[in-house]
Amino acid sequence: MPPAPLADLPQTSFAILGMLSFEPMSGYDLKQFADKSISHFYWSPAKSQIYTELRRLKKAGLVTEEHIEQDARPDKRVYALTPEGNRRLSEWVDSADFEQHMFKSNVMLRVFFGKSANQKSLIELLRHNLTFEREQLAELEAMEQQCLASGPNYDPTFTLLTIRGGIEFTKASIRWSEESIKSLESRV
Amino acid sequence: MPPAPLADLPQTSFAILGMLSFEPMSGYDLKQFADKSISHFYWSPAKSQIYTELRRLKKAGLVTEEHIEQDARPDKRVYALTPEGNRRLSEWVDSADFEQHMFKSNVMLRVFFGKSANQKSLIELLRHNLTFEREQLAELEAMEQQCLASGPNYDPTFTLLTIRGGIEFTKASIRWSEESIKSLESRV
DNA sequence: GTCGACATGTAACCAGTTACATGATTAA
DNA sequence: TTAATCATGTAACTGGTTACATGTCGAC
Repeated sequence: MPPAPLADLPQTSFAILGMLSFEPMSGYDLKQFADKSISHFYWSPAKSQIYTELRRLKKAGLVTEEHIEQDARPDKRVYALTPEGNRRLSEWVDSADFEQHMFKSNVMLRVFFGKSANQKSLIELLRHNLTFEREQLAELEAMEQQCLASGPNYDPTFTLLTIRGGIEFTKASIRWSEESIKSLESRV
Repeated sequence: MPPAPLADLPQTSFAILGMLSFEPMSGYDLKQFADKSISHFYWSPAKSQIYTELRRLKKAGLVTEEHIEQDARPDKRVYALTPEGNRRLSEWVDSADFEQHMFKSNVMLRVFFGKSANQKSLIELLRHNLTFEREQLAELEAMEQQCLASGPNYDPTFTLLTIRGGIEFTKASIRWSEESIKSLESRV
């Protein structure tokens, strides 16, 4: 008898399994965690979706749910990976299929249609982008330092790699904005 | 009497209006065009969505539809911007609201969960990414040259800006992959 | 005679969002 | 007393995808 048919899960499920591999968490915790980590290079699901996803994972036997009563706070449900959940996670990370990243820039789209734009507001838009990205960069660099300063109890290797990825991309965006502003300003 | 309530359109509508601002096109043409242009920094809609979107735009009075009979080919419907469509497009490009780009990397997500991975396959994944991005870079650089070589009948400014954006981001991805591979290989 | 380009569309589906709903505790 | 944090969920909606459906022409 073959094992129950393993419906293949959407990426989001794996993102959640992955986060739970660090430590058991509630839906609420997962949302906080996602906002601070994977949102920087992936995306952060709406909380309603997290709860939905957790029910699905539980039903599929990939996580367990533990009801925890608290008195100073609302009760919570803490989810943890099952051995099968752990296996599925590794399998996914290890899998050979490669998926291209997706990059969707509203700013670039508007620049592409720059012919239909007022040049001044287009430059404004790019300046805005530049400011934003510089803040982003500062944030990421702070995260990097924090990561480097972390104790010996946890291995920062992978977190560091993703932070550095974020830094590279943010710098690229900064360079692009600067160049584009220059280019548009020098136009007649 | 106020003008008809202007339901605010999704981004995709503006992408289509923008493409039509270059020249009137059919749904089929739009798909080809999107694949070659905005897919590089935004995304390319499924054809079924383009046809749906065109109906919406027509209903909203932002494009006109012209039925063209062909004998060697199936008939087609060619869409063109109305003055109102053109106005809405400019308004959107010029608008002051800034939207952050979205970057969603499956590779980075998997690297982030690298603890759960076989180190070898993780490195494989990064190598794969590297190869892919190098091809991407070559393609973009070819596009850049082509753009620079274009005749005086059309202004390549904005297209060039987006291509150069693509080049910056792709280079960032290449640097990141190289660094990450090195970093993982040098681990014990 | 088969494949790819041309050309448009429908149907079924699902991923994901926002808004709504509830309610306790604690700090300003 | 007002707002933020903790905590979980439902309902309504839409954006977008894949698969299916149809049919001609020209090139190999």
